[in-house]
Amino acid sequence: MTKQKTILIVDDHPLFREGLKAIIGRNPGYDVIGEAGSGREALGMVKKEKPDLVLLDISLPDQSGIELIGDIQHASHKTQVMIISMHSKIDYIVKAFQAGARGYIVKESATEKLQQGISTVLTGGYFMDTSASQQVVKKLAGLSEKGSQFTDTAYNSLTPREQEIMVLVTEGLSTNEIADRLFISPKTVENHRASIMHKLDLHSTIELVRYAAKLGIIDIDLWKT
Amino acid sequence: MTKQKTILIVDDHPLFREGLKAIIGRNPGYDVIGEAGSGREALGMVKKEKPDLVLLDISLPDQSGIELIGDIQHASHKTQVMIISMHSKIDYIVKAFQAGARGYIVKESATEKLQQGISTVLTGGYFMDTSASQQVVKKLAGLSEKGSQFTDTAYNSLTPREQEIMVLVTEGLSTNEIADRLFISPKTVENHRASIMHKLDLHSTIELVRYAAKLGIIDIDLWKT
DNA sequence: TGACAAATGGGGTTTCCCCCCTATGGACAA
DNA sequence: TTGTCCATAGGGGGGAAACCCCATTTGTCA
Repeated sequence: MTKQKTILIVDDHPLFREGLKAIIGRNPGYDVIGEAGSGREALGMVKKEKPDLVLLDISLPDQSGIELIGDIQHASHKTQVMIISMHSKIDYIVKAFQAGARGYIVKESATEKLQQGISTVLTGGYFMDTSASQQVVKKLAGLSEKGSQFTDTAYNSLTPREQEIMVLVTEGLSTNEIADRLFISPKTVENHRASIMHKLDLHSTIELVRYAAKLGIIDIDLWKT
Repeated sequence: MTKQKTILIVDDHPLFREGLKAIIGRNPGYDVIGEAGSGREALGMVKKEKPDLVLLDISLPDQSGIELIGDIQHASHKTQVMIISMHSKIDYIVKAFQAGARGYIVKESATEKLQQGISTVLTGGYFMDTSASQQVVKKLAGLSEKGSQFTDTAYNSLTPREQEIMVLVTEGLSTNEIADRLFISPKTVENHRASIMHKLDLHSTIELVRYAAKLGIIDIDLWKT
């Protein structure tokens, strides 16, 4: 027989904890081994019980649930954390996942979503409920909305060849390297470069790189490796 | 009576288009007003028909569906785009949303998911199916793993003054501008600069900017405004 | 055909970046 | 007191980048 998965509930509202416990209790595979109403209390229980999963509210009386995530994982490496929050604000969501949470669910969610989320996280996956994913997608989409306004102005006045060379420049290639790669004279590259600078009203390589990053022409996240 | 929503299907596999059409046809609120098998064909139909929604495959024979998104929205502002892809790779997903897509769904998804996605996008929302959101969350979770390793690097071997100057350099200031701002000789700035380069084993301004971005010394998101 | 844009190539000049080197005064520690 | 680190400042050289000018070819479009 497979061992039951142990779950710890952390929320400062006793009634809400009861509700969660009732829902989770319907599934025989899960065992709620404890409850906590504060961060300190929660951390103590994690150290003692080392549960498989912690259902964690963001707003606790003594500290933020976000900060608690790191402490929990430090105290018990195998423990996964799913945030249960009233807020579906993008900042909370992103911070929660960055802090190490594996799931994010808002309190208004349907009970099936909760079951689904718990199951997903306990089997090693990531989970986000509908409301949260809406926010995240909006965020992803919005990242370039600001940039695309610019894209429609100066950058589009560049010729295809100029755009091509601009990408190579911002990737860190020197004039000679670009010339070699494109089988053209370094002088030609220089001329394109000058034309780019003039059209975009830029005056140094750094400004060019920043401009490119701003427009998303180069993917900065690729640098973070 | 509410007007039917018009939908254009773009995919290079006729059989798959038929399947989509059949599924969509079950909903009387939707009207598939055309199909296209290539990017150019699709763009022409968008210009003529100005559909409410385009279901767009990423891999087309003549160009990438990602690129096509911008062209479509340029040709018809009211048209929304939902990507239907074989790939659930994070890069595609992020790029699709950044390019202006409002939905992302993988071809393996259940038909209800497709219906749900179409409805969500047509009513002004964003949609991501389960497989896609898994990838996105993983991405979000991973972002800070790399960001948090800023402490014990070569950067800390820089003196306070060098760090100060490095920030100004990566902000796009020239040697002379930095000298003016700090009331020191340009030559001194140049020396600090050289010392920075040497300690970090970098050899050009572009590398310096990338290094700074990687460590989070400069906040790239601020550029995107 | 004639006008124009784009891509190609070049000459020349100036500024800035990158890399050596030395040197002085101050702070701080062994 | 004697190092050592740091910030300051400079000399000089090599090279790339930035900013001028120019011409030629190849398209496209009116």
